[in-house]
Amino acid sequence: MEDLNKTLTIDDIARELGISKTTVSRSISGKGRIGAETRKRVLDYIDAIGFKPNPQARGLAQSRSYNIGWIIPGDSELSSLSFFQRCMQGVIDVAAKKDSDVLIGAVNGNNISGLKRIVENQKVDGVILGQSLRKDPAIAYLKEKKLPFVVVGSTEVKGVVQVDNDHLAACSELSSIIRMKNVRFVSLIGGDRSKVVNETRRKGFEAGIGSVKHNEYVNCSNVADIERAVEAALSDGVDCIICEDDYICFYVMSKLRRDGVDIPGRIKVASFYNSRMLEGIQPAVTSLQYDPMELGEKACSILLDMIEGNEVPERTLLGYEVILKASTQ
Amino acid sequence: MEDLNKTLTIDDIARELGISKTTVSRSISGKGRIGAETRKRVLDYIDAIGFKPNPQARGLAQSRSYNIGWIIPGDSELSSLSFFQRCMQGVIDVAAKKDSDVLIGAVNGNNISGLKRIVENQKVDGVILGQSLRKDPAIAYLKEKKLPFVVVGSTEVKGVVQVDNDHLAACSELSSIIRMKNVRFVSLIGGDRSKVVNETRRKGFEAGIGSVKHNEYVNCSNVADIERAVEAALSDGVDCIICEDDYICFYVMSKLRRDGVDIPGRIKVASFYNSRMLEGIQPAVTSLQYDPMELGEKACSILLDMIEGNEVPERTLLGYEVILKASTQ
DNA sequence: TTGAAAGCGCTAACAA
DNA sequence: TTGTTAGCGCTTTCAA
Repeated sequence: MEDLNKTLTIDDIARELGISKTTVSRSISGKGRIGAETRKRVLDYIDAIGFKPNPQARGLAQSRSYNIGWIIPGDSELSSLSFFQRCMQGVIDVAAKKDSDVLIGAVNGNNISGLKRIVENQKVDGVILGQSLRKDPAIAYLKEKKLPFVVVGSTEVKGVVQVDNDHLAACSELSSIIRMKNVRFVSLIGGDRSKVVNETRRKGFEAGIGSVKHNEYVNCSNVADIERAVEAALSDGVDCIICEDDYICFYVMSKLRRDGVDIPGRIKVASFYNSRMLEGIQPAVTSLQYDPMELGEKACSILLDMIEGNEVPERTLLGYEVILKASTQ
Repeated sequence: MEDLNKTLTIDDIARELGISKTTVSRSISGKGRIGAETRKRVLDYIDAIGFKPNPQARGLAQSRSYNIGWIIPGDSELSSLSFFQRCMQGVIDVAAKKDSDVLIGAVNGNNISGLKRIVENQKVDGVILGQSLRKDPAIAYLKEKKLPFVVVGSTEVKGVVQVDNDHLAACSELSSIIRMKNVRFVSLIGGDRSKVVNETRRKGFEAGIGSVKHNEYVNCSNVADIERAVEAALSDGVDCIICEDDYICFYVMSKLRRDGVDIPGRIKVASFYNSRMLEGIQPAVTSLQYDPMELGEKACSILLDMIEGNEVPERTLLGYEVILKASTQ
């Protein structure tokens, strides 16, 4: 009679099947030469009894943790949360498929102790940065540590593996579509300049809007800033407002509606980013649409490739969709 | 000359210091008898060279992972995200303090494969459920697995360790404060009944509102539902609306404002939950305020206690604040 | 108070 | 194709 409380090991499996534990190990990992028949026998048995190899032991032997770190700002705004949530889901899904799990680390501005912790304690084989700042201490730290990592979003730092949507092309395309609509004067209302993506969007705007008269209200970091920008734009006499993201657009729309401004009659509105935050808003807003989950999946699969020692592209750009709605009709 | 690329081990430390690795191990863990002086010497040295013990090796020897699982719904609504975010921050902070890290698992309704993965692969020593449903398969699963776990929120299942705010007392208190304001007819607008907390809030409402005429519009799951409920309440002739959460309140407020309903003149409004979603809304909304981060901290510290084998209280209730603002003046 | 030695459960040369 | 054996880096009896 076996002790049923004892956790099983590959030794037990080996004994039970009358083979060596190496063979069991090889059957599970699929590495090394092994007879197809033997392997099937082992796998079937393992499956039947629900055996799962101990990850600590495997990790110790291979010096790998089979964990990756997912690093996000602990103080991120409401508006970024659903992006991170979807993106993380993509990361988790791909990681699981490749037998890894996701350890979470929170950074707060320049305080990257949450990242350092999991890296220095050797809890992860690599790291995904959910966000990148203009001068990102996390990137500097990871480069120095020589740990595999990929950043979601773009960075100006050379030699950093990154996955992003093609914001420049997207914003430029949307802006030029707006331009075609015979607008006279356009305001861009934008957020925090320390985020790389915001600058990219601004550049896309400039590229796409071309010779049309325009101005920019950036660095809006709260509702009051946004509403002030809207008022300024109104008194400038613009006939179109383009918002750098969904959060801004949300407040621009409610401000305009509250002031009884006709959209799109008096003012057209478009957003460089779309999320569930904008759903249900009337009139529906023209916007750029991305797939954050795909971003997470791609980032994770690239990271796992790096961990395996494979070559990966330094920059991967994913697509976008332009969604034309009533707000720019 | 040492090989500088080699990762250090306690053996190296021991050799360097002319002691045994057992002593080094004991110095680090603080377990077992050890001379204070020796210990200080070891600790100082370790600190100086920045040595961190290998967690896999320690885990293997102790059969612990020093990871805990943080489980959240992958499909959670926008409105819950900031709660989870803050709560998770509390979990991470406390875990780090006790030398553990946080592995993330996503569940989707009844699909708890994300939870099963990390549990069955022995990647965590315990689990925190960020949310509990009325009939929660995650709870059933964890009970059966006999893994330590705590749920944030309340559950009717017996013998489950839980940490929650005292919603019943809070909602009852706020409702009775409203009652004192001589309202004639109050509507409760509520959300998903499958969430335990919503039912608790409703009960608190009933307890506090007492003999004042009232009715309830529950199960609102989107903006349209909420707006319909507001219209119904208006045509019922209520002079007060109490919202079950911030998300609902947000849309109630915008609907009322859009319809030109005077708040609090014609209708008073209060919310059973407050978050950054409500900030900036005019007039400011009377609400209940909780501290999600404290919830996470408490949940984590209780879980770690359980993992250590200590006794813990089955139910822990944390406080709340009633914030009176202009919307009920 | 300290040390020697035997694991923890797996992987990976190297042999067979 | 399979098995033997020596680790991976730490903890924990047991002895000194």
